[in-house]
Amino acid sequence: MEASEAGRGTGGSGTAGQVWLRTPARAGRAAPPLTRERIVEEAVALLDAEGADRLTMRRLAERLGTGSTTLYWHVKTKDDVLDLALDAIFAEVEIPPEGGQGWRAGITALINGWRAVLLRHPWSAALLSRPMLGPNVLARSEFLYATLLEAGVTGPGLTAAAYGLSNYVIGSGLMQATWPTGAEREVRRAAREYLHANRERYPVLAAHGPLVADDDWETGFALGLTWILDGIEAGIARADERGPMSAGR
Amino acid sequence: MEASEAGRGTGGSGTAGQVWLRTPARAGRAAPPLTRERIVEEAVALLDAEGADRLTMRRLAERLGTGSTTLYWHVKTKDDVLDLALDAIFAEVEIPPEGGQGWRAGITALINGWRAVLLRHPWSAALLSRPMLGPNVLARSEFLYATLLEAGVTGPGLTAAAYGLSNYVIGSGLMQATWPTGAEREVRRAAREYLHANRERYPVLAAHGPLVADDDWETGFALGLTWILDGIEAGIARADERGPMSAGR
DNA sequence: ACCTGAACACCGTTCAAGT
DNA sequence: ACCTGAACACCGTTCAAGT
Repeated sequence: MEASEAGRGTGGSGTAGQVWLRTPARAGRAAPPLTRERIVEEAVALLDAEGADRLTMRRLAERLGTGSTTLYWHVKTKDDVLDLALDAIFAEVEIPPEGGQGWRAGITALINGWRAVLLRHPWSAALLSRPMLGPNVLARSEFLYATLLEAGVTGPGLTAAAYGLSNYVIGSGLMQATWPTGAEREVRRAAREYLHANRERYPVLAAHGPLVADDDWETGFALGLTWILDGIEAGIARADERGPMSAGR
Repeated sequence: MEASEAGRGTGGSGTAGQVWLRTPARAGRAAPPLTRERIVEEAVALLDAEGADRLTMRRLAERLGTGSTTLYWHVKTKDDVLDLALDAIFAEVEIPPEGGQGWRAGITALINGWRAVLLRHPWSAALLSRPMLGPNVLARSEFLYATLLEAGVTGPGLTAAAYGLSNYVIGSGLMQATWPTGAEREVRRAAREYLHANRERYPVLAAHGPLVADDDWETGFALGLTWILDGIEAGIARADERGPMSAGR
C-alpha cells in the first residue's frame, strides 16, 4: 500500500512540480547548440507528426542529434516538455486588437482561434488535462477576462462566463480532435455499422447518430458558442436593469 | 522515417482497434476465477486509488493475483482495459425516468449525473480523448438524443444541441478534475502567488483570477448549462413559430 | 556550463509451453 | 479453455564522468 505519495516530483527551486512556478535558474547566454527552445520546437514537430504516445525522450533526443540523457540538463522531466509544448502552440492563437469591434466579436475571434489551434495540433486536446499556467495561455486568459469585464460581466458571472467559454472550446476540441478522422475513418464506418446493427437498442442514435459529417462540427460549434454568448449577454442586460453601478450582487 | 504506420493495432476479428466494434469471440461459461469483469472492476479501483499513470498491466495483475501476461487472455491490449473501465463508470450515471418532468429537467439530471461521475473518477476526464462507444455511454447518448428530439429539437440543431451539452460537461469535468485540489492544493497557492507576482503583466487575472474557491465550480457549471439550455429552447421556439410541422429546415 | 555512457527499475506485449 | 515464464524491445531518469 504505497499509494500515499500521489504528488509528483517535489521539484528544485520552486514550490511545486509545475514548470511555470519554478524559477528559471539560468538565463541562457549566447545561444548554445541545444536550447530549451529547440527542444520544445522539436517536441511540437514530433507531436504533430506522430502523436502524443510516440513522443519519447529517446526519440526526441535522436531528432535533435543528442543522447536522451542530455535533455535532462535543459528540462527537468518529460512532463515539463509536454507542458512547454502545450504552451508553445498557444502562441499561435492570435489575441484580437484592443479597441476593436465590440466584446462579442473579440471573444468569438479568440475562441475560434483557440479551437483552430486545438484542431491543428490534435495531441494538445488530450494534454489539456494538466493545469495550464504557461505564459502564452495566461496572456490569452487575461484577454478573455479583461474583455468580459469591460463588457459589463461582473462578480460570479465573470468566472462562470470565462469557464463556460473555456470549457466549451476544450470539450469541443477534445471531442473533434479525438474523433476518428482521416486514416481512422474506418473506425467511424465500423461504428456507424455497429449502431445500425444494434438499432433496436439505440433507435434514435442509429437514426440521428453522433457520427456526423465533417461540416456539422463547424456549425454545431458556432451554434453552441452563440448560445453561451447570448446567455452572458442576457446576464449583462439584467445587471444593467438593476442600475449600471450595482456591480456587487 | 517510419512515421507512416500511424494507425494502431489492426485488430483481430473486428474491423478496427476499438473494443466495442470487435465481436466477443467467446461467451464466458461458468464464471472462471478470472473474468473480464473482475479485471475491469479492479482496474477502476486501481485508477480511483492511484490515478491513470499508475495503472500498469503488471500492477493490475498483481492485485488480481495473477501474472501480468495472463490478462492478455481476457483482454487484447491495455487500451482495451482503459476503454472498458471508462465505459464501466458510465453505468453510474442514472438515466432519468421516461415520462418525467419535462425535457429540461431530464437533461439537466443526466448532465449533472454525468458530471458527478467525472468528478468521482477524476482519471476518467483525461481518458475521454478516446472515442466513447461502449454500451453504457451509448445508452446515455440515446437518452439525450431521444429527449431532445421529443422536445422538438430537429435537424442540424439536434446534433448541435447534443454535442454542445456533451462538450460542455466534458470540458468542465476535465478542467475541474484536473485542476489541483486536495493534495496538490499547494500548486494552487503557488499559482496564485505567481499571478500576484506578475500582476503587471496579468492585471485582470491577478485580480479576478481563475483560481476560484471550490463552490464557484458548481454555480459556474449550473449557469453555463442554463445558457445552453436556454439557447436550445429558443431554437425550439423559433422552429414552432414557423409552424410545428416544419421540421425540415 | 554543458554533454556523454552506463546503469537501474521499470514498461507493454508475444509466444511457446504447460494443465 | 485458461494460465505461466521467459524473453523482447522498449521506457523515464539518475549519476558519475568527461570536456
